[in-house]
Amino acid sequence: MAGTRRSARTTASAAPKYTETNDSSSEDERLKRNAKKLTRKRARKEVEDEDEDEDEDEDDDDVKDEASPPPKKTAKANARPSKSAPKPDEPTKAAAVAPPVPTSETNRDANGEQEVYWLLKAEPLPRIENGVNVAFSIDDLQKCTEPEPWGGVRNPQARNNMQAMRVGDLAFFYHSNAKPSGVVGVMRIAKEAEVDESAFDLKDPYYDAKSVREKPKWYCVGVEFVRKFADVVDLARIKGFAKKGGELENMQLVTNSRLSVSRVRKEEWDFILGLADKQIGNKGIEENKKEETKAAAAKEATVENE
DNA sequence: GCCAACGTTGGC
DNA sequence: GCCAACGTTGGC
Repeated sequence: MAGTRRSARTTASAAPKYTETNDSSSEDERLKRNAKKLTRKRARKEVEDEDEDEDEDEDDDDVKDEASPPPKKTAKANARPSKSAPKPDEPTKAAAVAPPVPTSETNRDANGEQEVYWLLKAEPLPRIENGVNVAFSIDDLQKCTEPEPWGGVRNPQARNNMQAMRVGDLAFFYHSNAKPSGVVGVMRIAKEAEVDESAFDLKDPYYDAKSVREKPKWYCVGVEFVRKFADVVDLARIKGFAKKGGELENMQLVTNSRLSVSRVRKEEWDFILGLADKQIGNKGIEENKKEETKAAAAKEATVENE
């Protein structure tokens, strides 16, 4: 299926979508905004993203044609996310996806880091954007029979991250605006960045009026389902480990929470997988802890009996 | 529905 | 090139 919208919204700051001059801003609105403004003004916590360097800046020098080798039809910006959607228009074109390339061969990291992981956000709950439901969950992804284009991303940093992805890279699937929001599973990059056709589609929720075919601005990778966690590793838990000194302190999900496509360091990746796997078959860490406590007590009792 | 956060725009 | 205004994301 194609054209499913990702939480492109996270990125929409760059999307001019409705650039229609709303001069409608009334005086009150204005005042209100100004008030808000003052608040905002307070220190911008500078997010020192070491990642930034790697993301080739906006200059789309490379963006040119490089990333658009096969003028793919994947991004048929028309199909809707509809989880219940009948089926891809295309006949089950061998779900076979290019086999993962060993990360050892994807030496694109300047700093020599080879294991690169990602996190991509999408909204599982129905939300109408420009008349279209943009919901897309990990369950939807699981139903896909071919690489799903992660279209709709309209933020340069997020796009750069996608362009840095290589086939075989693993990524967390994150549910945003959900109950609860959090990491819900794992997917794999099955197709490297190609032009995001949805940017040219007038009917698309993430149509970008400024995007010109001759010089595409937006790209998307193709992803495939790997696994779904037994329980969501929810944001609250993640944040619990994101305090000073915490294991997830510097996770981009936390430091730049609005970014829809972010990097995940190996330590962070492993840590979150750890959280997820501890939850399997349980209702969460709390339950897990109870079990552990119980087990410990039982063991102790056994020992005493000896 | 509120509002903190933050990227972009545009005036200067 | 700075910075205030603005619009949007997304948690809560």
